[in-house]
Amino acid sequence: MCKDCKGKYYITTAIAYTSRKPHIGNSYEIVLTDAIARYKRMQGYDVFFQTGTDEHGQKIEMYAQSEGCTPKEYVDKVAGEIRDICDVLNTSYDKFIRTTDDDHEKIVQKIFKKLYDQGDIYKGSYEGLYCTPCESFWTESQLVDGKCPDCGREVKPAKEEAYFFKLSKYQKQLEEYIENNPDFIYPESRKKEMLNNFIKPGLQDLCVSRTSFKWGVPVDFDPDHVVYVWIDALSNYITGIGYDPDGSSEQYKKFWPADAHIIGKDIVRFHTIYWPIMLMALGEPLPKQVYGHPWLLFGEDKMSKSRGNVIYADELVKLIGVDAVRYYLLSEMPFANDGSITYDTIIERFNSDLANTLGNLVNRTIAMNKKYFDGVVKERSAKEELDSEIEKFCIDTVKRVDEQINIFHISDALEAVINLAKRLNKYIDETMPWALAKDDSKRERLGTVLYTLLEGIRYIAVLIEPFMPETAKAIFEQTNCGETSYASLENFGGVKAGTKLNEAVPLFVRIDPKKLYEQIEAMQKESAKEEKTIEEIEDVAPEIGIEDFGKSDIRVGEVKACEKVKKSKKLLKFDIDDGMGGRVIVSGIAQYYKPEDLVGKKVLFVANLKPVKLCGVESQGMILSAEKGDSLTLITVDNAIENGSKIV
RNA sequence: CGCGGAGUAGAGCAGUUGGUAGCUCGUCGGGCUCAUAACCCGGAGGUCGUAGGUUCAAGUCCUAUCUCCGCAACCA
Repeated sequence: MCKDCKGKYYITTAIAYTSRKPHIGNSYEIVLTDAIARYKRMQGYDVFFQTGTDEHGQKIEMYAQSEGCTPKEYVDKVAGEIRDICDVLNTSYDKFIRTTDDDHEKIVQKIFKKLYDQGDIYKGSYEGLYCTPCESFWTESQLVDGKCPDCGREVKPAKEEAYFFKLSKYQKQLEEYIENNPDFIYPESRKKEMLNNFIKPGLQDLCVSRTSFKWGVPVDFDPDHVVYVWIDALSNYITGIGYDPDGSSEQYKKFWPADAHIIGKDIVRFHTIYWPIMLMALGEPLPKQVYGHPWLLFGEDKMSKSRGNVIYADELVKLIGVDAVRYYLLSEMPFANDGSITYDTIIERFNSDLANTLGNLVNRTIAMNKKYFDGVVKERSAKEELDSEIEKFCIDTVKRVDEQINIFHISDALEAVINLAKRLNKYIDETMPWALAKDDSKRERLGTVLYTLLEGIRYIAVLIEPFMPETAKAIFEQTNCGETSYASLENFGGVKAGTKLNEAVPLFVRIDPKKLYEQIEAMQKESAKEEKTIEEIEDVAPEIGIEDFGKSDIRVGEVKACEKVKKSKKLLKFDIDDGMGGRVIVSGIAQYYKPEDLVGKKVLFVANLKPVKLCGVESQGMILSAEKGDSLTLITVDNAIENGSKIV
C-alpha cells in the first residue's frame, strides 16, 4: 500500500455549545468522528481532525451572570469540561478550536466584511417579538401563551437593526450542487428533507447579526452589532485550518475542502444550506460530505437532565473503561435511526462481545501457547485446508471493514471484526489444540494452529485500533509479536515465529450486572446533588400593575368533551361549559394528558383572549396549566365552583 | 391530500436487481475443557403491519388501509 498516494483527509465534528456539560448522547459524535479519523490515519491518509466549542451568544451571557462570573470565565470552565470528556474518551483530534480564539474572531470579522463589501450581506431591520434568552424573533402566531415557544419566557416587541445574508441569491446554485453531488447530504432521507422543506419552497434571507447582546464577535465596521451564530460558528471549519480572505495558509490550501462534516441530525439544515451558501459567497469549494448522524436515546426517552436519566461519558468510563464505552457507542448506534442506550444492553454487549468473544479468545490462545510451547511462537509449517479458510476470512474482514467505514456504517465495521473473533473461536473447536497436544507426532500441527490463531488475533488488533486504541495496544503487548501496521494486513503471516509471548491478562473482565447497578445508583445520587444547585431558575416576569392583570378575564369552566386535534401532535380540543353557552378551546398539552381523563374536570381559562385558528380548529381562549421543567399540570379547581365564575 | 422514512421470531436488527426467511442477544438441549461459569454444535420460536393485485414465483413490484418515527407546520 502506498503511503504517499493516499492524500489528505479533513474531518470535523460540530463544535459543541458551551452552555452545559454534555451528556453521553452528545459524546457519541466525537467518538464516531475519532474512529473514522483514526481509521483513515491508519490507512495512510494525511488526516486533520478538528473539533471544538461554540462559545458565544446571549445564553452564555446569561448563564455566566447567574453564576456570577464573566462570560469568558464561564466558557473557559465549560470548554474545559468538554475538552476533558474528549480526552477521557481518548479522541485524537488535531485541533480543538474555540470560537473565542483570537485568530478565529479576527477571521470571522474579515469574512463578515468581505461578504458585506461584495453585497451578499446588507443592512436591514427585523421587526417582531423577541425572546432574549433564545435570541430569536417570533411572529405573533408562533407564540405559546404569548410567550416564547422555545423556552416559555416573555417576549417583547422589538425592532432591531440587523444585517442580512442573501441566501436567495445562491438558491439555484445550491440546489444544483445538491443534485449533482448525490453523496453530499448523507443519509439520503435528510437530503430529501432539506430539498423539499427548505430549498425548493424558497430561501429567506438570513439574519446574521444581533444588537441585543454583546457576547459575540463584534462587527468591526459597525460596533453595535455582533456576528450571530451562523457565520461565527460555521466558519470554524475554515478558520481552524487557516482560512483568510486576504490569503489563506498552506494548511488551508492543503486540507480544504473538508472531506466530511460529522454532525447531529438536528443541525443538518445549517450545514447543508447556510454553510454551503456562505462558502459559495466566499468563492471557496464546498465540503464533500455532510453526515447527519442519529441520536442516542436513553431507554425510551431522550436523555435529559429534567428526566433525571443523564449519564456522562466520563462516569461511564470510570465504570467500564474507555474502550468499552467507545465500543458501546459505536456498535449500538445504527446508521440512520436513533439508537437507544440502556444499562442492560451495555452489559450485554460488554459481556458477550468484548469479554466472551474477543477477550476470551485472546486469553485462551495465549494460555495455550504458554502451556504447550512455553510461550514461544512456532512456525506455520503444517498448514491444512482449514487454515486457508481462516486466512481468507481475515483478508475478507479487512475488505469488509473498509467498505462499511466508507459509508459511515461504523457498527457494521465493528461487527465484522467481532465476527472474525467468533470465527477464530470456532477454529479452536475445529482443531482442538488440547487434543493435538496429547500426541507428540502432532506438535508441528499444534504449532501451526496456534500461529494461525495469533495471526488472526493480530488482524483483529490492527483493525480494532481505530475503535478501541487501548485494547489494540494491550493485545499487541500481550502477544508481543509481529507487525502492527495496516499495510501488513495485506499478507497473512505478520506474526514472527520465535518471539515469546507475554503474560495473558484478561482484556475485559465480565460485568456482574448487580454490582454495576449498585455503582450506577451511587453515582447518580452523587450527580443528582449537583444537579439541583445548577438547576435553572425561571426568571420572574417584569412587574405589572393591577390594571394589567385586570385585563385578563379568567374564569372557571368544566370540560364537557375532549379529543385530539387531527394531524397535530400536541393539540387537544376541549369543549368547555363556560356558563355562557359553551366554547371550544385548543390547548397544546396532548403529550401530558389523555383526552378521556380530562372530561368532567373543572379548569381555569382565559375568557377574553383573541380567538385563533390552530390546525384548522378555532380556539376561543386558553386553559391554564402550571409548568416546571419538562412537566406540565393542568390547574383544576373545586367542583363546587360554578361554571363561569370569574377569578379576581 | 405538506415532505420523507419505517413496520420481519421474546428483544434489537439484515434481507442488494422478486426464486426454499437470516444475524446478534435471550431461551431450551447437546458437545468440549485450552479459556473470563467462557467456547463450539443443534432445537424451538415469524402466515415478513393489514387487505387486495401483478407473476410460474413477492418480505422484495403495484394499489388501498392501519400504526409508528423524522422534518416542516402547529403549541393561547
